[in-house]
Amino acid sequence: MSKKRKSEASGDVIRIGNKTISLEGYLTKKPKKDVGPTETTTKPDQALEPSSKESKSPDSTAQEKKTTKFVPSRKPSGAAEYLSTRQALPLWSHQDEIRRRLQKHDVLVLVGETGSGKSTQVPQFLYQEKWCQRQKVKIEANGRTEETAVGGMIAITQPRRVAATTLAHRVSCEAGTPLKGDKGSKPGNAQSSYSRGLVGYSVRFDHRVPKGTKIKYLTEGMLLQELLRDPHLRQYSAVLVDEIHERSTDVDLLCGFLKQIIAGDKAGRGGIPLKVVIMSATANVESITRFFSDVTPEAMESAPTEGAENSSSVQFMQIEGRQFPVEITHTPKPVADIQDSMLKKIFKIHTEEPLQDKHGRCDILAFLTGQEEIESAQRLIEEYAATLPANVPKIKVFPLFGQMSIEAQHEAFQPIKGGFTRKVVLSTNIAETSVTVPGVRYVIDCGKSKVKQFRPKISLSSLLARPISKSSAIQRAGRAGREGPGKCHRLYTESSYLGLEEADLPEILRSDLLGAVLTMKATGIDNVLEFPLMDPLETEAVEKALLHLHFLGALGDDGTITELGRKMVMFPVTAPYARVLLAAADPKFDCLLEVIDIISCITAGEDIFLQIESEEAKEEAEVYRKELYRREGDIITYLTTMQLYFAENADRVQWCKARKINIRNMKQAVNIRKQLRALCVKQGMMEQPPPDPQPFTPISPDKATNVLKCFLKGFALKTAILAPDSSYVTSHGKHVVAIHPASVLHGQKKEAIMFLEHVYTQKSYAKKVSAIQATWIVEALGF
DNA sequence: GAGCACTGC
Repeated sequence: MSKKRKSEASGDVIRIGNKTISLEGYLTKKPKKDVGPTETTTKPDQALEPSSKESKSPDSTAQEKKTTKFVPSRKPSGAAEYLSTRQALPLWSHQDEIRRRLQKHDVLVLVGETGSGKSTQVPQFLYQEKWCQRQKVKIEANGRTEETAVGGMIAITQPRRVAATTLAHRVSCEAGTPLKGDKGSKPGNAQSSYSRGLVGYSVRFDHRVPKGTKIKYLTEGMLLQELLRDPHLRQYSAVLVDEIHERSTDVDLLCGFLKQIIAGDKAGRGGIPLKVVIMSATANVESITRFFSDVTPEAMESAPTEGAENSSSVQFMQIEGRQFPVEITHTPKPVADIQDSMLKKIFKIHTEEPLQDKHGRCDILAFLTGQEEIESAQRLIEEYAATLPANVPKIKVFPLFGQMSIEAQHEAFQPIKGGFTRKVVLSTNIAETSVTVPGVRYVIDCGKSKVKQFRPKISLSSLLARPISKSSAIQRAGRAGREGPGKCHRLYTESSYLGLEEADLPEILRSDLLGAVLTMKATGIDNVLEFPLMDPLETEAVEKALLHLHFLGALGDDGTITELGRKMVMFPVTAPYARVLLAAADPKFDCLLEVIDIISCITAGEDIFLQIESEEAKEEAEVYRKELYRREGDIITYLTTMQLYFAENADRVQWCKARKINIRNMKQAVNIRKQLRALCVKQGMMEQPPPDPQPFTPISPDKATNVLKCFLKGFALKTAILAPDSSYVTSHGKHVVAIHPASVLHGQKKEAIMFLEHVYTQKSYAKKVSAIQATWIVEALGF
């Protein structure tokens, strides 16, 4: 049986098992917050009008291009042909003001509604500014004076890779130096350094930074990685944080680091300030403005009242978007059956509203909570559509959710074939931010979405449908007004709407802080709770992350990062997986190649095995899948899948299709595998691996045991023992878990299990499950 | 017997 590893907090000390960690110095002080006045030129609190020109979206001229591949013009003098389009953007007339404000001030908060052009235009307005020139400076470092260059580039961050790359392609054309060639075909290649250009981008597996790049689009995570190497961001004169309203964990961390640079003494930048432009599509930016206004006490003292003239005061501007009015209706009474109400609304629109008008198609976009609701609604709509008389337009239903294949998703974006048919897209939240469905003029909003929330107390995530925020409701409605005047039907009352939270809970307050805390520790932040964040962290969540990192060996008893922890941050995987990689390199286990295959596969996205709808398709795929499934569990099944995939020489796409394997995720896994292999070679953890394809040889039972024991080094707390009543009881916390139906071990009884994920949906589920022996848990816990 | 959405030296 496992040792008792109950954690308890007593005063400034926390104990796990036989270990004691002092919390002194990093859990005792309260985070600073809300200091001093905020000087803004306009009050940001006048919310968007509830009815018409609201909404957001990844904006600007590149908007429509984000879902389809943008093909840049090959004409070198292409800039002129874009000029009239650029001049028509609402932002164009504000360019002098934007420049003027940033000449005097370091921080600008810019609210630009959908279609204002902020993502594409702001960097182009700024890159020729005097303060944006690269400068030679003298910097004191380690007692010596060094000469370095500071500034010269503008970074502009995006939450998603597609947005960063498509925007870069678009802006490179507008700037007259188009990025050429296929993107992403050769990750990390050096072709870019031979070409010249003003615009580049950097996302994982795909970097294009031509010589002379002044404007660089990157994902938030990418800039965060650059920050770890260069804490002063010396390459950059400015950082433009786009889509901040989405409040990803990465953007919250990024803003903390940016604030430290702004508020610091700038010695690391040779005294040259870093300009920061925060761009949001929603107007409730008060807390963000306050966050950046609240600089160091010294700066506050030096400019107590006339803040508007001080470079540290935060400027605010709001730009109108290009959005058609959207008429919003609510239900008079709360609806008992959302699905029934939604179907009736769809049929009512379909029979009463035009199929087409002078602005174009009039399709319907309905927001539902998940795949199950979408598929059942699809069935019912199709049944109804079959009964429509010939003089009424037909209905074609398109589901849209993240786990669908790219091609299937793409169908929802295509104009419909056959003129007498209306498109009805049934979507999850994916259509709220990540993709744009063209042709939509009617939106139906169920008022809910599924949200993942981490409960630190029991290390359990829940994934349940919750009411959306006002901000989300406004975004959804705005989807109806992209191409012409639209209508949004909310399946809830106006008073329910008014009772909604203003904004969603930021991700950083909903998730496991393991990665965030390790990042902070790696940059030398001792007191995690003192790190500046727009929303302060929950002490309990921080404690849990610290304990977990300590358990993994990433933090020492004094709370500082260990040698092992420094190695762990270098891997682009979460801390437990990094721990597993390091264990696998240990000669005692010697299974690094196998573990890399598995981790690549798991971290490539949701499951690589697609859900299969029909019974016959399922039977067909199962014939092929049978050779992949292993009795050891999901981990060894993933390994076998990767090995057989790489042994496949003929047609890998066909190979995936036959097994209903998500090709997109598989390609991502291939990239991650390559990246992890290169990192491990670089770190001296292994020799250069043999080239692909290698013939398939099934893993030996001994090696499989070693692989599982390595995973236990990262996941010993995620184990459960079979109880006499045939339920599984977690060894840490004594909760009952059920093996998820997607696991190859579903319905089986094993002495003990290890699971990589623990999620509460219908009930408490263990996912990515492997069969282990109870004695291995003790073995893994004995350091 | 079940699957919100993203991202990374």
